[in-house]
Amino acid sequence: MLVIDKLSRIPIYEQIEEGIKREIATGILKPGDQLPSIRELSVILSTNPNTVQKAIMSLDRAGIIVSTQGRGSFVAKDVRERIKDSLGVKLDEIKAIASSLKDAGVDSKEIIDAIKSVYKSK
Amino acid sequence: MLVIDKLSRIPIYEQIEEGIKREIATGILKPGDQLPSIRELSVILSTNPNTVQKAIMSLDRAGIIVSTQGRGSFVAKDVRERIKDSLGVKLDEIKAIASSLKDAGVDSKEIIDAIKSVYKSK
Amino acid sequence: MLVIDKLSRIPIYEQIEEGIKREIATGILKPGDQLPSIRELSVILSTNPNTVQKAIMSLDRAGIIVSTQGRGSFVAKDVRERIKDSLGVKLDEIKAIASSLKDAGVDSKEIIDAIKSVYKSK
Amino acid sequence: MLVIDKLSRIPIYEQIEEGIKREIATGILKPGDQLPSIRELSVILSTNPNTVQKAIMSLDRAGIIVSTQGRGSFVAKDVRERIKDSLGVKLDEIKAIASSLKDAGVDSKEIIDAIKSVYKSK
DNA sequence: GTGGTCTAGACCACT
DNA sequence: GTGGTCTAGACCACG
Repeated sequence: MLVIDKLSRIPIYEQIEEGIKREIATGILKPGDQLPSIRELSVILSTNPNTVQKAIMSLDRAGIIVSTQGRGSFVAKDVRERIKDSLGVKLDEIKAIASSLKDAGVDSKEIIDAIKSVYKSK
Repeated sequence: MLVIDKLSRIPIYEQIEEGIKREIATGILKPGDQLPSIRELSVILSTNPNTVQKAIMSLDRAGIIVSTQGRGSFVAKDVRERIKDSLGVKLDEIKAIASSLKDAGVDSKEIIDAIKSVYKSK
Repeated sequence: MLVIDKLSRIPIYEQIEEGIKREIATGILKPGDQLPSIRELSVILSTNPNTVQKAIMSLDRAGIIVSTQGRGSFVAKDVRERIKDSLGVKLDEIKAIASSLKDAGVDSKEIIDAIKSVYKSK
Repeated sequence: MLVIDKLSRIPIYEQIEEGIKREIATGILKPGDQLPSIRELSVILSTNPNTVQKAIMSLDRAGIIVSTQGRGSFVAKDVRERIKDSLGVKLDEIKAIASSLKDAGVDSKEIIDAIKSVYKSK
């Protein structure tokens, strides 16, 4: 399910992070599950191992996974909490964009409709 | 009103673009108004003239201002249309973030409340 | 009939030169006719006198008009020849553009049709 | 094949843009092909890397190539469409010149012959 | 190694 | 004085 868009302007390592978080959020990966090795992932995603490692390191630092030399990477036990933590940032991003749209004279209804459309779809 | 954060990860030239768009959106700058010269702006913002010019060039290509050698830069006449055009992109950004929040199990109400809070504040 | 487009990327002084050449070509100005003074022209076109003077100087150097201190500017007698001279340049420009269109795989018919459309209109 | 004339009044970065477009149009570069790096190009053309980057950036914005940090620049997939788009402008240029030649009393045949000569050569 | 951003300073064309 | 182009050289993010 983990798909990378190499043409996107979003860094590949961020796409990998997001992809793994998404798999955890949707329950495909559960706390305690082992992730594929960096080498395996790099083959699956056909990217540079360095890039995968950067994503793994970042998730480890965020406490979402636990990665240890020689043993591999596992989804953390208290991962739900951790993922919630990273949501505050995203809400702030939305607020910032909404703020500039507000200045530009866009009605709040338009934005809310856009969000509702996302939630309705499927 | 135009403030630049040199430490932000958003490129300075983009901040300048956003700032000018904002001044147009809020009516501080009106169609036909002349902008300060690139050199003046570079002094005001204490950045390099090249950086300012990059922003000016970009706004010119977007049709938001008209910049001509030896004459200066002016806010375009049909600027409202142009700025509206650039909003579609931002709505898409919000949708993308909302989509990942949805996957993470966040209720749409939380996002909508965040937006309402932005619009309420003053 | 002489109209200046201040928003065009073509230099104003070139637009003035072209405009005067056009008035001569279409017979509005005939050999020996006196042109309005630089000051008058600058008022009519609402441009800087320096800009008008640059155009006048250029036409004088090309032999299309004769401009003398204190007496004003007059359309040259052998002006037809001179204007013909300046056409070679334009044909070369068309050739250059046509050449790149050719490389891009555009059929010659398309270009020829475009030219015919110009000549048909009125 | 990519030659730059530093003495031309056409900006170097535009010459580079045109050169790359031409290589795509003539099939030397095909969709998906990787371009030489900015640094390589700057050496080949003996210009400053910034100048090359300006051209690359412009082609990227036009959707003709896709340029990404750390990955390099690639010819876009739907590049034929994009290049066709940029041809409309050139036809307009030809029309504008033809219009002034028409006013100057030049017969349409002369222009058409010039174009035919371009298409015949080679 | 790749592209992206920024600074500094120069020269040119145009008004 | 205005914007436009170019060079030189630096630093950063990404792979």
